[in-house]
Amino acid sequence: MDGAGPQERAAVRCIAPDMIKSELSDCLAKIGQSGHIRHSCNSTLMEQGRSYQSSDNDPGDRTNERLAATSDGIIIPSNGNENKQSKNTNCSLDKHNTNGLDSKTSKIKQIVEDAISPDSKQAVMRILDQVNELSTAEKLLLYLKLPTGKSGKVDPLRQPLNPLGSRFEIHQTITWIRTHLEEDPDVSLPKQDVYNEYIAYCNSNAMKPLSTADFGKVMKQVFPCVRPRRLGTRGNSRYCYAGMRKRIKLEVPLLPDLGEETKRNSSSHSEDELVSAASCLICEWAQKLLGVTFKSLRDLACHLVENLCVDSRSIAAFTILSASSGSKAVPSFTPSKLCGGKGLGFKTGWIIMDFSACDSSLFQFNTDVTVKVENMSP
Amino acid sequence: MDGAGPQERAAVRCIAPDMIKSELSDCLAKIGQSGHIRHSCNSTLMEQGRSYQSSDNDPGDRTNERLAATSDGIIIPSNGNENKQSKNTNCSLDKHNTNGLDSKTSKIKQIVEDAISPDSKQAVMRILDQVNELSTAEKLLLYLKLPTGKSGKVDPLRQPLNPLGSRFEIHQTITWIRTHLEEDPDVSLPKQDVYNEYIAYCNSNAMKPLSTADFGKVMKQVFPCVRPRRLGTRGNSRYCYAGMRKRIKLEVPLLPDLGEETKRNSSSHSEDELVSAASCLICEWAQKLLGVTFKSLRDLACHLVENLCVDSRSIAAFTILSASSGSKAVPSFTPSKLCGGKGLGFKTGWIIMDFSACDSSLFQFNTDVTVKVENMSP
DNA sequence: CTAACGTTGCCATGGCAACTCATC
DNA sequence: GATGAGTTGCCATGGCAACGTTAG
Repeated sequence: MDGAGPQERAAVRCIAPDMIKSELSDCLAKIGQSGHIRHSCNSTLMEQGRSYQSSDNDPGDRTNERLAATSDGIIIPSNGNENKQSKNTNCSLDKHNTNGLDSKTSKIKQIVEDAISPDSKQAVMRILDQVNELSTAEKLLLYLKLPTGKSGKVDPLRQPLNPLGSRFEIHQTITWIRTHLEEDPDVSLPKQDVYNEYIAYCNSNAMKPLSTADFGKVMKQVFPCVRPRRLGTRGNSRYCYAGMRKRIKLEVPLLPDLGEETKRNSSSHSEDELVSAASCLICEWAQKLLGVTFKSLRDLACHLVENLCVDSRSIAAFTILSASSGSKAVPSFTPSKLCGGKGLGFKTGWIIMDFSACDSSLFQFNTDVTVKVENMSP
Repeated sequence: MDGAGPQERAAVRCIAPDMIKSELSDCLAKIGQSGHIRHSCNSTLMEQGRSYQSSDNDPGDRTNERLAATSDGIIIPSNGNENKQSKNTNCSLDKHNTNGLDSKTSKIKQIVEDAISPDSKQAVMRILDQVNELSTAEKLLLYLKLPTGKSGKVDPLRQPLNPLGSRFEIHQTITWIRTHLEEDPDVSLPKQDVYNEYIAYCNSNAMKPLSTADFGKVMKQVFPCVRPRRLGTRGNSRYCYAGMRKRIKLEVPLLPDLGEETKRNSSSHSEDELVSAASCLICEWAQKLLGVTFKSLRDLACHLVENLCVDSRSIAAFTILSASSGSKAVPSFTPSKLCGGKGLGFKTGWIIMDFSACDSSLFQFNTDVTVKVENMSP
């Protein structure tokens, strides 16, 4: 456990339930009932792991109060109790759900019980007895230490069916995400900008775009480690994918020469033309923002470095500066090295990649200005 | 466990974490460190129970996929590992959180370990060893059966400090909620209407109202069992407090005679006058909606019962019908008995109490029409 | 049996306030 | 130490789609 990475640490927060989910799907797969109770399984147990996927660190303090509403003792209702519901209780849980959950949980329990040998069951009961004799603190320690996560026996290659279905758009979207984005712990992408990019791509390719909700789900599926964050000054927060950047290294043959003037000959949409258009737009935007005229994207990049709008000590900065009188090959810098950028009011070093000045999915070509520090101060 | 109510069933869904939360706060209180790590405790463990408080039944299917990102083996990282973080990992967990969680969990574990006797620790380790030898299915069964919830030793009267602070408005709001609302498993109140009521009350009492967010938190605190729901026809959903109704039984002396015509003499705002106004408004609204003229609220109630707009077999219906030629005492019916009402486009029997026709907090007096079936079909 | 529809889960965004960290 | 600002948690609401029930 010494080499535990972030994944392992994250697991600490989801003590038993993760184990349960893992074991459950594994177990059910073995039992061959997964089809039968697939939904039950998910709806009953999945949610226990959800909170730490999308929102973290709840500083609330109602812990005790809420617990006062839950039961003491063993959690599994005794047999035969599953489908009854006493309606005149204090606690107004929706009967729909109560009932559903009840029977679902019972189903699961039943399946598990049926699936394991009497010996196993006895082993479990022995442990349970011991657990019940533990003191409060002992139980706490035990629970904190209970193994969790996948148990090693779970085949890591076995993937569940795509929960979003297998519509063609989903597949396309996954592809788009995979080809246009990649993880980078030090950069954040505003969700809206990513989605706008995606929409633009869909439009130009006659694809039916997914809704923001479904796009978000696919994002989460493709990059499960990317967490949502809200960045920006007070009152100007933007929802971001934290730890995510635009994929910048495409095949060399596709990289255009960005140094020359943009030329507009409105014929068909060649790569070059699109790049030129994007370049033009970016320059326009930058001129408006910075009050300086730029002939090319490289000009802009130089300006950014020279004026400390970006970290001037980064590899990229070095590349730009050293290339400013040399070849026009696109520098292969890594935006992640730009973390901790100072100046322009950015104090904590987050670099937010911003697509807003670009109406297409071209940024991956413009490597030298893809990463810019967006001044979000009002 | 045979008498398990909804609470118990709900607990099934939060297997170990609830236990942990409970034990933790208890344990920490004993250890006297709760002040020191109060926040840590909450942020680390509270969230595990959150998902089932506010949203249920996740039908998602990413269980396995997400689990693939978690660790196998024991969940507690070995000592001395707590504050290191390898930044160049694949998984881009935010270092802030990773680090924070890590040290928080470690702190908790440390405190617990320090607090219990070596004997206890041995007992725990013995069980852990046994658990580790269990098979997948056995572990699943064990985890499903692990005791949870408060452990009986937890003093149910010991409440945590109010997480929302102790501002005066909070206190006022709690009082308002307690005096104006009560639980009722069969009725739902639209959140917006409740909040509007609250705002109206604040305005008329020169109180500074809480924001919707804080009001919602207080609601959750006062009625932890009331779940959020979305009711209404497709595309017309309204967020509701499920299992909640307006408190209708106030002291008898306050109950006015609702049978007579409403009289408007715009003097100061006496109870009677306000009631009359409300009564008037309701009749107006009902007339518009139903196309029938009503002389009084009781007329309306009769109409509702006779036209099967509400369950005509309920106690309230009986009360109304039997009283329609008798005394004018306010019937003390219980709206919860009105569940399952049919007609008026309402198919599944939810009764949504609606404040929208009333601009003040008067409904609690108009017991015989407080509950009306709102036709939400477009 | 099919279609329609209510319900719910997840994702999105926004506001407020608390927390934390940095700066003065 | 006080102040200011970024970040985050929780609540709110809205949209979409899947699920399950009900009505036809």
